[in-house]
Amino acid sequence: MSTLAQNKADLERASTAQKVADMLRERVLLGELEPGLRLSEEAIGGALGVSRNTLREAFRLLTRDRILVHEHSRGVFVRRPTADDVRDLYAARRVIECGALRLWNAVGDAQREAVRAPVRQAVARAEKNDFSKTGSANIQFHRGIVGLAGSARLSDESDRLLAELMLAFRVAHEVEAFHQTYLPWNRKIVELLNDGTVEQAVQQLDEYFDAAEQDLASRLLAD
Amino acid sequence: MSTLAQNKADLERASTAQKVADMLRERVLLGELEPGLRLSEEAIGGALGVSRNTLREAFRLLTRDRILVHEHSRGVFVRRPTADDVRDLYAARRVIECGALRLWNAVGDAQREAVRAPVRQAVARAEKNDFSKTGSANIQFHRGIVGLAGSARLSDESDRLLAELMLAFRVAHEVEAFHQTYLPWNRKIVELLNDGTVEQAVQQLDEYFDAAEQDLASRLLAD
DNA sequence: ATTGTTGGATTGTTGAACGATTCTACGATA
DNA sequence: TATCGTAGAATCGTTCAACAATCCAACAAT
Repeated sequence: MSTLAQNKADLERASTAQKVADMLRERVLLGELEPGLRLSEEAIGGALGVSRNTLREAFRLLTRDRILVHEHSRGVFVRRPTADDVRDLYAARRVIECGALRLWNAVGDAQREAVRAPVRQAVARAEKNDFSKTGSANIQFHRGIVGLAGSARLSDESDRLLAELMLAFRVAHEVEAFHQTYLPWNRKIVELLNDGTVEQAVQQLDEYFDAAEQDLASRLLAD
Repeated sequence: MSTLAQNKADLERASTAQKVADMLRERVLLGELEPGLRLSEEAIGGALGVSRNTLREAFRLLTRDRILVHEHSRGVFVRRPTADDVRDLYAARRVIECGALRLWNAVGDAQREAVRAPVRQAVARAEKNDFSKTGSANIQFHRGIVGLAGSARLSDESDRLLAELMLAFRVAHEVEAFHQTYLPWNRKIVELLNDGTVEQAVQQLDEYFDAAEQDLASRLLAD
């Protein structure tokens, strides 16, 4: 934990714009700033004590992360994913995660453990009727899968997709209940992986995506 | 082509920062701005006639696209990919493109044609000893493959990976000669696809990546 | 109900300013 | 000679104020 590479990150302190962007991202993903909400430069900048220029830099960062959308001369808004967005999102996730999962037998055990552990924890908690962190456990599971590919770039993009999906859940008013539904699926996938039947696990993951996409898309259309 | 949705894109003309970013991106990818070069805010801003604030917004955009790297209080530089970057890049491409290619039988013929056409054109030109556009044909081939997934987000990320790879070629002094080498491979892949042996095509693509990565990484290490 | 019109509010962009950080060159010291 | 430290220049980070361009909401006219 105390390598020089670690310390380097501390030294390279974030710029103000970066810090503002991080804070806003958190606010949005926590649901304090609803999808569709317009973020006034003056209001936010005043509240945070940063200049308009710096704030605009932060907005650009979040726009590129698809957290915000930028409309020319109208301002920036918290992204409000549509059913079409959800389709696109899941098409991307399907390719990335199914592709990464197929590498199961080619990677080291540490990487495999990053897939198993979140499910194990979620199961343990669920048996005690503690569903507090099932959401983040589900996300960790999928992050673990993408991590099998061993590409930081792919993991970063996956994080962006996941964040955007968070917003879609928010729009569908399905933040808490959602993740719990799919724990059995994750469990089954890990079982199949441990059995060495990777292709079956991939197929299971694919079905998971089908179900999740259907569920979410239908809720968005009803909106 | 003349739908209202199309016109909308024209109306929403890019901001100055966006236009500056587009111009700089082109300059970098054309090789007019070498990897490693530092881009002075004052020099570039003065030459382009935009203010520092606007220019900095453009820099942020390109930084997020991994065209530039930003070092705190030191400025922005044209990205100079390392051998490690190349490994990461190909790990990502392998997952994305192999995953997308496996969807061959699930997509419409227009999408399949976007994969075949670039290879057909490149072959036709090569027979006339015209190697002028083999580079972009190769890129179009891979863009076509990613397009099979039907996700704009995935295609965008793929474009970023490809652009970054362009920079790596540039560092390796291998811009022109590179693409030609792999035309036979692309041809073979299309043949296998047309034969209906998708899995074999995927395997062939995987080997293509192996060879390309090896080639490029070794040239970068020698640098 | 639809279509101008008109202020008022907000964004887009600029230019200047100044503290903070980095770089460069030049000596000082061993 | 090589290393170290330091002053000064150059550049970045951030803020502020200003103004033009654009959008919006309310109202008037048809």
